Amino acid sequence: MSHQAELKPKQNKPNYHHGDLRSTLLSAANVLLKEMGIEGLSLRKLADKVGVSRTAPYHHFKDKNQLLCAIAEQGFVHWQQDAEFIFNQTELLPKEKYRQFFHRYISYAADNPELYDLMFGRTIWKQNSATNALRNVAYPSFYHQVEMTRKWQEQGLMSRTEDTLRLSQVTWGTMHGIARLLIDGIYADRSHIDEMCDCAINLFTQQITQSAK
Amino acid sequence: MSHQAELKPKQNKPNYHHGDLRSTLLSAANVLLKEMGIEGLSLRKLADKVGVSRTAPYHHFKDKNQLLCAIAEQGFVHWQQDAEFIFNQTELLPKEKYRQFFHRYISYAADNPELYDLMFGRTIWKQNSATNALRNVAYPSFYHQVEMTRKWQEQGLMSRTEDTLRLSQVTWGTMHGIARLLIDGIYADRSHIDEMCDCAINLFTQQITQSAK
DNA sequence: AAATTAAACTAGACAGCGTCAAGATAAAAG
DNA sequence: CTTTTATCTTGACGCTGTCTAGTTTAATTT
Repeated sequence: MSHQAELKPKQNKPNYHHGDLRSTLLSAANVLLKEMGIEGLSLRKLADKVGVSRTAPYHHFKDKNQLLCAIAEQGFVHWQQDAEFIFNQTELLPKEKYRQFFHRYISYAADNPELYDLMFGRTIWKQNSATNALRNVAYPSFYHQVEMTRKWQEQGLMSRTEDTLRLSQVTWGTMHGIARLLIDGIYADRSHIDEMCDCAINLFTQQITQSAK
Repeated sequence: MSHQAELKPKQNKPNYHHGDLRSTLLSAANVLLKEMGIEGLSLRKLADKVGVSRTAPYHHFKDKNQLLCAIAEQGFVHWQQDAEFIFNQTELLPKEKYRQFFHRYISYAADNPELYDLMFGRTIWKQNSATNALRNVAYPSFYHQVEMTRKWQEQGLMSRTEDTLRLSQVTWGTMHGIARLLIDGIYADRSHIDEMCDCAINLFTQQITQSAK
């Protein structure tokens, strides 16, 4: 056995110990999720695609739920980056900023329907199965929406008479509802999404009497 | 064999031919759906609960999808009845009518989360697997919402400047979004649902200058 | 440097799922 | 009474998540 050591040198992909399996699984899972959806994404197909045994993923994710949470986690990070980019544009008027935010939210969902389903769907949240790591990125994302709503009220963009939390829940609910009707195949026609968004924005915003910075 | 015919008379539940299996399956499926959700509802458990073999249901529903469509169908009929009862109340002001409609919609979803998920979720609509019977009750329900929106605009309850179809999509989207956030476990606290609904209603309706009939 | 521990990976097995094929039973139609 | 048709059953297949036990390699300790 010992003299054959040179016959099994390091290949590009070392045979037994993968060395980078966790991240390899994660990126492959993202592809599989996009192609097959949450139900279609199976650990066995995933292992097969990566080239390891069926149970190998279990050494990096306790079960399917933990894998899904890890994927959702990445989704929140990416979305957070998108949102911050919009909010950090200094030259835009408040209303135009809100407009971009609203449209970007719907686009993110439409472009990544299965990922959005994972981030904001019942699979994770209904069973209360979110990992701490996921909660740590998701909850701040929820609160951020409330803070932004408060700011929009102060800027006179939105009604000051409505309770901030309720207003935030309703405006988010609207975006979420439109997104879901889209990705769940009920609003099959995508050619009027932009008009729908602008209609909602009109209803939620008011004329700014004296515009803030 | 022939002389033993009297030993196997009609029991309360005739042994081989059930006689009323389809409707028995449907009502048992409704219970199972409520208890276990769409994924948890399996044809095998259903057959077991009713007391027939695993494949017996396949003689009444081509596959699981057809069973789900039949359940959703009943859900639409019931919801339609609820909605019509509200609209037929003659003594109510338009705004109060709309208020009741909005609250009732959310209540229906909250009271029947799994059924709502079936009626308006991706399981059926995303895969375009709705039966004709289901479409025949679902589509009129969708269009009814548009017609009501047009009426509310004419009554001055809602903005006349917005396109009716877009306005209808946005207001329905909002109800749907709030409902989904609720039943999917993201809005865990149900004590403020009514306030959220009233907030949305405030945003969508305007003061009626001269109230219609 | 050798021995031990720990981490990573594999093979086998189990129960549950939807569903197809073939056969049994009973009611309805001729 | 015979034949057809609707209904129900048993058996099987491939898929799923996941548990247990064992193998291989790397890391750590001695």
